[in-house]
Amino acid sequence: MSNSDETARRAPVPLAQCGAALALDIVPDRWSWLILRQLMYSVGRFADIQADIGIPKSVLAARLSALVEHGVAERRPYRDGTARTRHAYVLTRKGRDLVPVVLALMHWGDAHLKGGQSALALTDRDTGAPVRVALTTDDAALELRRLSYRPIWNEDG
Amino acid sequence: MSNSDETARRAPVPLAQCGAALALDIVPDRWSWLILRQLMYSVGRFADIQADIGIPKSVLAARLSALVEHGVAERRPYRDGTARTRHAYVLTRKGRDLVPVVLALMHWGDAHLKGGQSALALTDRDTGAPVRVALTTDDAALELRRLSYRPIWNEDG
DNA sequence: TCCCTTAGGTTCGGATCGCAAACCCACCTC
DNA sequence: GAGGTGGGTTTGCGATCCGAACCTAAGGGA
Repeated sequence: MSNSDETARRAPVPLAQCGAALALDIVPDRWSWLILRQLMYSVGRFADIQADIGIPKSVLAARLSALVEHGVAERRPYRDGTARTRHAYVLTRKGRDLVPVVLALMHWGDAHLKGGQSALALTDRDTGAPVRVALTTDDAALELRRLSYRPIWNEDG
Repeated sequence: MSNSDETARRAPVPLAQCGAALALDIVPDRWSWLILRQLMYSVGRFADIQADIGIPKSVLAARLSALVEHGVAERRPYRDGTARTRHAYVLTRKGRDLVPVVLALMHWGDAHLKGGQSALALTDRDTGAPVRVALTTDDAALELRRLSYRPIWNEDG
């Protein structure tokens, strides 16, 4: 990003009006992002999230209730066959709209920390074309519901 | 994101191979993201970053050296006219590639926490068309250097 | 009926981290 | 050589995070 390439003394937008700064009050730390990642993959049960990312229970409980509080996720009762009622956390619309941010972060990590080796292929559900999160014009943007993903198997797993 | 809309028990990609998880080791907290925001805007001097986002000096020093350590930013001596040599932190290529992530986060915050009121207009430097960070096919993605921004003035600033 | 199991948390010290304020020092100007 | 300024480091304390232990409500079985 460059308007003039010189050193600026102040950001053009004050922090209090910056969407990114406000967003960081809702997803402030590593654990929150990792929880979002799990919810993105529809891993919504408390114990499953915990097992997958190794978060302490007390922290998970606190983060999940904050995400619910902020309207990013909701706690939904659900039944799997004959078993008793269970609960799963699922993303709301607001939460689903955060998915591109997670994918952008993943793309960066794959490109710069894994030598370009992605572990997940993203495609357009309708056309099968590969997609990613990038700078684009409005008319070339795909709706989230057209996104499909498939894990890529590689040897060091 | 949905492949099947049922509840999954595990993420399709283990954490150790997830680019997002690796990225979160480099940008783990709120302050790191806010510092990146400043660097994105070319606000690179220690005291300026500190004044703009209100971060404690000790934390800023620690975060900046971590970002340099990870190759996201570099410390560059620079001269402004007759004054003594100063230092500014500037994004490396690796760091510039994180800009879309910050913009995606900003977009989400503007849309969901500010009622759609953006404080920054992003345009294609070549065509003037409005741009944003979104899901798209590779061929419709714009290179970062084509990005231009302009702050939007609004009444509650 | 009473007990056992499991999901989904809550509570509790101890270790770590963040914060503000004080201090430091090299460089530059007067 | 006295003072100012940029760019930090140190210090002490309060807030968070952590792992382990504990708790509770809902089924199921004897």
